[in-house]
Amino acid sequence: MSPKPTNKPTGRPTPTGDRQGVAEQLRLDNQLCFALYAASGLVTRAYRPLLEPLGLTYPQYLAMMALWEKAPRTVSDLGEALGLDSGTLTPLLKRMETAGLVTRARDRADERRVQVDLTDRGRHLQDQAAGVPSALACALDLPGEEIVALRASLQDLARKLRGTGK
Amino acid sequence: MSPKPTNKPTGRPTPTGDRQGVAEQLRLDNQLCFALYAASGLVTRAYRPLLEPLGLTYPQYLAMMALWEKAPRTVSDLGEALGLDSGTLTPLLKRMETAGLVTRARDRADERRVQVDLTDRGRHLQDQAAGVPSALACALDLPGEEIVALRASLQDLARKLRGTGK
DNA sequence: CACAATCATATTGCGCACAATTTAATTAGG
DNA sequence: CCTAATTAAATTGTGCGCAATATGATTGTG
Repeated sequence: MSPKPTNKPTGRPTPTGDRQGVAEQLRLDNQLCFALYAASGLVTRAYRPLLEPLGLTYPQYLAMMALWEKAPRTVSDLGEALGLDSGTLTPLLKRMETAGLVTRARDRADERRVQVDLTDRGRHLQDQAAGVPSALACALDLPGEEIVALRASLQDLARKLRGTGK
Repeated sequence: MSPKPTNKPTGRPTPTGDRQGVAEQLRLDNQLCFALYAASGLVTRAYRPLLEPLGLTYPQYLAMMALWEKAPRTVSDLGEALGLDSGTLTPLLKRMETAGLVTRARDRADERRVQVDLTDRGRHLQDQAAGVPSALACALDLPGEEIVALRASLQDLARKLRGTGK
């Protein structure tokens, strides 16, 4: 009765002629994508002060985690783990090499590849980063179960999108 | 019991001596932050082909949604809605002005402010964007309830982070 | 073997994103 | 009033992120 459109996705199946419905569907606060974009940016911002003492940016921190899990590994292997291409990784890794955290060397067996490995300093940084996840979990102020559930939902979403995208 | 550390933030209060636990805590797949980062990037990528016909990048699309909701509005008002500062918005809005979607004009009443308004073309674009949210919802391949729940969780997270950050 | 196709990385160019600074306008205090 | 503090945008410099392209190595085929 009231003209208030409540954008429930279970409502009418996309009433394309409905101007009000379209406006409601395009509201920022109704977008999953914007909630994702905003939350991701805020979390990155929350990490910044924690990573500054380590001399890492947030993407560099992710790359270090990938390397702490497995090193040496090639640029493309790293790229697959992080969802990034060489256009992003090459300069990022060069900066980390300059910072003395990693080495980059052509693979003797296949000169097309570049093996990225940790330096002692890079390995050592893991100890200094040990407190970062819990410090952030604290800043999030969410019960552990909710964090686990949210992470699982996001990984589920990512898995579905990776399927269609590639 | 079993030595399997499950990185619940409710576990031991950061067992700093536990090397295995630290390595496990720093695994990429155990990070909420990385799940968020990866999902956000994948969703942005999923939007790209939908927005290309409109001549919009993803952040520009978000800005347009903010303007379809309310225009004219100042740069900082827009920035607050999107979580962006003038350093990001000024060049973005200039590009959208060049594209003929918005106008930017100093506020007569307070010459410090710049009022951003939609052009006819910018308003018209809303009709062409009408199908975008449902097209993406389809690509996500998630039940509507899950989308709503995930969005709510993310907005909750964002609200908590905004509190500490500002 | 030659040579086309493929593959891994690097490079270039553009558009965010943000910290730090600058510029100009408004407001507040004396 | 007149100056100091505050505010709003713009500017500058750095680091992602990605599309498009280039470079060089490897693989596949005749």
